Amino acid sequence: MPGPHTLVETERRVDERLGQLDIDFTSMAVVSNLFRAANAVRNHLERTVLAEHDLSWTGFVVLWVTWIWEPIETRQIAVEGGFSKATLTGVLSTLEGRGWLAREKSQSDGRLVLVRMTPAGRDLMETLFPAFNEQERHVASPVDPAKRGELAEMLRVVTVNVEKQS
Amino acid sequence: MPGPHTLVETERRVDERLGQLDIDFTSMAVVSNLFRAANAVRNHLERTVLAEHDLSWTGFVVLWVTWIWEPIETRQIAVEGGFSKATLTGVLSTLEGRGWLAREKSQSDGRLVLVRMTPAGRDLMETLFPAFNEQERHVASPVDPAKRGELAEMLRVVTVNVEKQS
DNA sequence: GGGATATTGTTAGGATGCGAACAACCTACA
DNA sequence: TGTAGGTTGTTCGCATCCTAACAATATCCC
Repeated sequence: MPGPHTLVETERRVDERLGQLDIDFTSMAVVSNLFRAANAVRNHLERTVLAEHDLSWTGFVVLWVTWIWEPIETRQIAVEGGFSKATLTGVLSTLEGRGWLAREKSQSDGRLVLVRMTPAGRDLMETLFPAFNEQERHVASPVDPAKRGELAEMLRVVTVNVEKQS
Repeated sequence: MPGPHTLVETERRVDERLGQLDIDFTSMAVVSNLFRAANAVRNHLERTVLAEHDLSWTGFVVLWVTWIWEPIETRQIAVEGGFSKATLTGVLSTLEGRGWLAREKSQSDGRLVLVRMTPAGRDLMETLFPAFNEQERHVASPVDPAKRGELAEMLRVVTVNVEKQS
């Protein structure tokens, strides 16, 4: 872990405690830095663009997915956004209450609920998403432009691999 | 966002909605994949190694930091682990209740609390951490071994850059 | 047709994490 | 010395997100 201590010092201390066992410090750094980055980026985005509109990270994702793919079934929003359907129910109600999107029962399957943006929701996204993307640009900015695609791809294969067996 | 749809199709739809504005899709993919990866990895680690010991991710981090740096001040644990001191108070009480570590008032500064591992805590970490690291290895495994250090470094600079101005 | 099984969105309950307020303690400075 | 202001850990209230249970609906298969 980075933090106030150096990686070298951390490795030395792990070795002191585990002696013979061989530890993969590079993988350890990947996992640890992955979490630090995700938390830091989430906090940053929530405090910059999202807080102005009183939106949580999840709320924004729901808006974004709906904006791009409307009309969309709620179960698809959950998959696309990566959260549970129970979480989605609450967030959807909040966003619907604010007049940014609307639920609608499916004609062909009575169990399904379709979601559409309202005009107010589209207005919001037309200013919010460019501002959000500007912050995404800022987040990725310290990485060599030629390596950013590679970074995204490495994160993708990590996700796919980990989700494979569960 | 990857999900069921292709990146190309997503880009086309964003363009449909924003026309002239130029969006940085690579940065968008970096941020989006960062969150998907962090969530997937966290779930994986919690379900494999951590669930057996009824440990949350945060609980494990606290144990790990303490194990490596004991005796350590609680404020340092919070910084090192990347969570708030309020969160730490509760987690520390849980771990102390299970007999894995112990609080101790600082002699030199009455406000500070020092934390040490108990022998039972050390026993736990001597088996838990190698198992955890094996899963970290699995997480990083789909990335070219020669590129893993680069991945960790990119995540680190992203974190540092984003935390800089807050 | 019609009952067993599966799927969907919602609800209820619990776990987790944060910011704000607070009491105890330390430090600086007049 | 003593008082104002900063720091630390804890408590409290709140938001978020998950799993499990449930009712409504659809599908399968005899």
